[in-house]
Order: sequence, then C-alpha cells, then structure tokens
Amino acid sequence: MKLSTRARYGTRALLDLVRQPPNEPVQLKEIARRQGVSLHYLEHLITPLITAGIIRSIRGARGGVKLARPAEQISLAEIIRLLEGSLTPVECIDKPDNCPRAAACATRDVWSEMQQIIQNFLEGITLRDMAERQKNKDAAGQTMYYV
Amino acid sequence: MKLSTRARYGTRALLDLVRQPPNEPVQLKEIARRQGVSLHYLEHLITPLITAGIIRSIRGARGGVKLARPAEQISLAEIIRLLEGSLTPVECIDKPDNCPRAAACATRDVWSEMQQIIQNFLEGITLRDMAERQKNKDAAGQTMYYV
DNA sequence: ACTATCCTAATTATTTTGGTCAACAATGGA
DNA sequence: TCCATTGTTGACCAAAATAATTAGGATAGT
Repeated sequence: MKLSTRARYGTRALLDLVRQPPNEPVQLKEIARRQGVSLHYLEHLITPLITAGIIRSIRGARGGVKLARPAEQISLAEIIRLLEGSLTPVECIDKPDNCPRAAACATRDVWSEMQQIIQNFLEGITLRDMAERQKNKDAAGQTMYYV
Repeated sequence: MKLSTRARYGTRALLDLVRQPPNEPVQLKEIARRQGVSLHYLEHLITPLITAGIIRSIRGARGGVKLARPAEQISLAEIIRLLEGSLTPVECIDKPDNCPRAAACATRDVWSEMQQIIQNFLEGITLRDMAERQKNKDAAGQTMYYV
C-alpha cells in the first residue's frame, strides 16, 4: 500500500503551483527547483494532468503551466487517480473478469470497502484545502523563531 | 496505492487456513493448490508470519501450519503490516528524518491522516470476520443454483 | 524412509527514476 | 518581417531498485 512517487511528487507540484501568484504561468523549472525533483521527471508527471485538463500549459517564452480550474474544484482523489491510473488497491475491483474468483472472493470485498474509504477521504480534500493547510503550517513555523 | 501480491496472496492463504478443520496442521501444499499459488512462493510469504508468531509450523510428515492465536485476535492490519513491512503509504511518516521537508510538509500530514483511516479500518477486521464473510458468500452462491 | 517445512540463492518482471534529443510555440528585438 | 531565445512537448531510452517467482538442497519430525 505504498503511494508511488508519481502521486507524491505530482501532488507536491500542484500544491506548489497553486501557491504561486495567480493568473500568470508558473515555470516547471521553478517548481522542480523549489520541490527538489528533476525537471525531466516532473514533465513526465505533469503530462497526464495536462491531458486530463486539470492544468493548462503555455508554451514558449514566458510560458509555464497554470491551473485550468479553481483549486477548490480539484480533489486529491482526482489527482491521484490521474497520476496512478486508478485508486483501487487491487485491480480485480475495476476488472473483475481478470480473476475467476472475483465473484466468490471475500478478500476482494474487503479491499473494495477499503477503496471506498480511501476514496471518500481523498474526495473531500481539495487543492485549496491543501494550500490552506500549508499556509497555516508555514505561519506556525515562523513563530518558532520567536520562541 | 496498490496492495502487493504478498499482501493479497498472504491474506488469502490465511483465510484459507482458518477455514480448514481446526486443531490439525494444514499443509502449505494444499493451501497453495486451493489458492492457485506456487508452493515455493507461498513459503516465502508465510515465513514472516511464522517469525512474528501469527502461525506455527509443524515440520516432518503429517506436518503443516496452524494459527498460533485465535482467529478473532488476528487483524488484517497486523497481517498486512507483516507482509508489506508497514502500513504507511509514504515512508516519511515512519522515518521523518529521511526528508528535510517532513516537518513543514502539508502533503505529509494528509498522507498521515490517510494512513490513520486505513489503519482503523484494517484494525477492525479480524481473520474470524473474514472467514464469516466468506462463509456467507459461499452460502449465497449455493442458493443461486436453486433459483 | 518418507514427508513436509526451512533456507539460500538465482532468475525474471516490473516500477521507479531519471537522461537525451528533436520538434514545436511564443515572444522580443533587430 | 525575421530570427534568436526561451520554454514546453513528446518519443525513445536506460540504469537502478524493488517485487515476483522459481529452484534445490538441508533439516526435522513421524
């Protein structure tokens, strides 16, 4: 039950993006630098998000990427689904035909419930929420210096 | 967020084991046959469970494995933790020192909450519960033939 | 002697984590 | 207008790590 680096880096990249000044494109190079991931890898991660229409890319000089929708309309569930292909912990949930035991398998039912729980959780968290959390954390971190 | 085959096969093996007549050892060979897994692979999966004391093995002729504790005292959380090493979706939760951003990272907080949710769910399901579910499913499957 | 687990190693497959390069698009300046 | 610069896109490739699987002999109990 590990989250792939795709999902982790991708989420961080989006969180970084949403925290930049709005209405102007943010360069992947800058996101990569701030988040400490390779630019090339980040490009790989970003591609499905562009295809899915979560972010838009502006090519050429002064280019970059920006959110295509308001941050409060982008859930973590959607992000991870795009980055990892799906949210299911076992593929027999999406594709029952692959396993002859699917219909009679009690473990499958349990994994299915688990997915539902995870999904509900991730569905309820938007990019905006994440940005808010980060802002609060930053503020809390600041005060540490005055102690 | 995929479950490894270790976790999947291992869980199925334990569920198979708990459904056999109690008080006599069940041979791995039989579990492997019923569950469609290679005996060698199953031995690998089983080893950490023996080490952890969830199941006990009896060597020699008429040997096999049996549960070392009552099935209602073995949770899915424990099983998966043993089979996969941990329950955490990201390693920075268990080892914050590995990542310099750990303290200030909002995504980490979210993954941590997610782990808590998953853990609560898996903690609440025991092998006994699983066996019960399977029994009900089997019964339901049977009735189909009479329709 | 037989049977079944145990142990160690080797092999194969898959995923992760990138790198290289050429093409394409927009901008700004000459 | 034309061209150099900046920057993204996409295809292809590859090393490294991890996971999955297979194999064979050692060991222990009946």
